[in-house]
Amino acid sequence: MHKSVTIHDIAKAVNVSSATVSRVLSNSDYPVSSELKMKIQQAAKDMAYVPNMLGKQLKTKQSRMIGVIVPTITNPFYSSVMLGIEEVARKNDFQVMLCNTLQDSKVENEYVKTIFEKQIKGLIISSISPDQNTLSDYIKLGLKVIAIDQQIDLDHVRQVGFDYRKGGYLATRHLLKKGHTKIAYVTAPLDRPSRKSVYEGYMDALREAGIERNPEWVRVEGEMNDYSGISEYENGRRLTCELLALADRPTAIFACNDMTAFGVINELANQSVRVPEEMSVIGFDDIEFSRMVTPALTTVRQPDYEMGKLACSMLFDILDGEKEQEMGIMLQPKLIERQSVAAPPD
Amino acid sequence: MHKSVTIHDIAKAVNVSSATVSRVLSNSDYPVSSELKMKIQQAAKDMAYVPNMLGKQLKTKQSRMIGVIVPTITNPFYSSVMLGIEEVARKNDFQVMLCNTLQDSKVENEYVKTIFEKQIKGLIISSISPDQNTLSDYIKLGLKVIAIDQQIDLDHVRQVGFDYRKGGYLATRHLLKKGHTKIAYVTAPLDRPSRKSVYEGYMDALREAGIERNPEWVRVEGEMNDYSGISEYENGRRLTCELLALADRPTAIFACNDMTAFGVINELANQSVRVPEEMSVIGFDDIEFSRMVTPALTTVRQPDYEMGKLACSMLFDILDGEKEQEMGIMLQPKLIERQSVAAPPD
DNA sequence: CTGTTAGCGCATTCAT
DNA sequence: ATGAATGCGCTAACAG
Repeated sequence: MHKSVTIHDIAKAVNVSSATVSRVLSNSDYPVSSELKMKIQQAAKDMAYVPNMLGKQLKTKQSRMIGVIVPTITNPFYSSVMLGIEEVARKNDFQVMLCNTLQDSKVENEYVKTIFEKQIKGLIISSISPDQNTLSDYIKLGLKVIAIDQQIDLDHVRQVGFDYRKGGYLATRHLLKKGHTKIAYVTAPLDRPSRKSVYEGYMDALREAGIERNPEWVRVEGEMNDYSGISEYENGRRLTCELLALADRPTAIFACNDMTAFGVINELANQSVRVPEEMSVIGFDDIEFSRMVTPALTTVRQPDYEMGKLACSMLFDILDGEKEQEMGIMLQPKLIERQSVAAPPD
Repeated sequence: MHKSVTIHDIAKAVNVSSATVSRVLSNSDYPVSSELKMKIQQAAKDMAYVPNMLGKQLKTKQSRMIGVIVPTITNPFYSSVMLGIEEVARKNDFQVMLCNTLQDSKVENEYVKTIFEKQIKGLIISSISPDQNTLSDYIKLGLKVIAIDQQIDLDHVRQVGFDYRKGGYLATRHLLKKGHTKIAYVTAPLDRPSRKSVYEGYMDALREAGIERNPEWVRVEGEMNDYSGISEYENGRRLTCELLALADRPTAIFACNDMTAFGVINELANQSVRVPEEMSVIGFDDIEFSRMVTPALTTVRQPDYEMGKLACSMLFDILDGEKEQEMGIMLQPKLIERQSVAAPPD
């Protein structure tokens, strides 16, 4: 075990009090003669002094750290959000503790607890837990939380959300404008508010166009035990298979997210259905890969990176005791037109 | 500000000493009468006691946290590694601080410093810094580090690496076996050891087959200011463009990583060159998306998730003072055959 | 300007 | 089995 050098060691070496050393080494604006200041800084360097932040933080009650809880960092949407969060955190000299819940609400609650015990006062979370009691308890004790992506109905929780419903509407609208009337919707289970909203947006657009929904064209996966990219993809394939088996096929497929859309496209290729000539496909999210696939995916952009930056900025605002301004921000969807959508075949 | 309740508050409430409270609430194996134990636990619950880990950690000198430094979490390779790391960390009741360097060695060094000051004693790092002095300094002071992906030539640094050279060999070998002799190599700048190794593997296979390298078929990007997925992709497109402009075209293209391969495939599609009928493409990494693109990408698997788990396990071994066993582990490449490679056209 | 003192919350040694 | 006392490393009154 290395015994680390403390401000007292330095104080002894330079023959001053540890208070003076602290003032110098913590860049306090407290006045210290420049002579002593130099001597102390030199000694610190010579003795390879490393400040112990635990001591400082215990004293000042600031952990200079925020927590981020997401389902899986492996999901490109969350990794972009994370990048945004970390960037503004770093600019504020804060670090980030990353927690993956893997869709397990027990893990989620464990992490909330650990975070608060570590004296972390700020949390950004995309929660999948149906029960928010744990979170609520810690909020009462002073935890500040920003909910991203998935809404949390709790007092004092600010939201950085996304207008999923409008996004669903926009995507469907786009297909409609291209001349499609037979539009399928392919989705993972509607077990999260966000997913329901996208579906509602789809319905909104259909209704507005006076088109009756064909229940056969709405394919909802029954259950998914994990939401890894690969199972979203498989899901898209399977449901597309069902769609293609129908007597009356749609001419366009709207997938609930990009990863599912990749599965759709792959199954279409398997069955030699050309995209977009014979079948149009539109996704949702605009993850980085959407423009890398062939044909490049037309999709609805969800500003992931910006969402992370915004969420983190909001968090610092409330940590700094900024007056409670807007309780939530709703980011707007944007249609990204690429190559996977065309007019329907005659 | 919330004033938090401490073991002293509880001690007062139950009329015992804070030492006893500490023994109970920290699950010490120190004997305490079950009567007192119950009373104390009840009081802790009633008073909504939250242990302050800073106090505990300052005392015990254990931060129960590890640091992870990667270029960008947005790169699917690193996010998978991260998931693996976090999983074994969590099983050991450790948390993870995530740091993105964005290819900036200043940021990297800053983070190493911050990590050690926070009394974090374990670090897993994929370093892009040419200068390892900072790291070396902290290692002398007791920091334990595992290098992943990118090698670090420093004493006491254990490596969890990947046999890039063999991977490059395997990929080229596969193309050769399919009958290709005109094999191009498309790569980002060879500024990292890992990239150089893949290239060497390519050369190994060519040499073994008695094929002379055609310099025109080795396309190296001059410089990239960022290594985001999108610029890797663009890079692949641009270099493919150059390749297709050649009088003597290759029949197969080996890309230095999957994201670059996506760019290759896209440019081929743009120019109506069919994959794999007219041109075979092979990637490197086997990120999750490789099987989602159309045609699914044949590639060399780099076991990212396992690498994360392994690195973290090794880290805990040395943190636990396990005797210094193997200094490094070299994970083996594996060829993943999918749809983007076929025999060359006649 | 500099030093003395106290205490952040906790675990732990040493008494009892 | 319990309590008193000490100190982890640091900052921040307060005093001089």
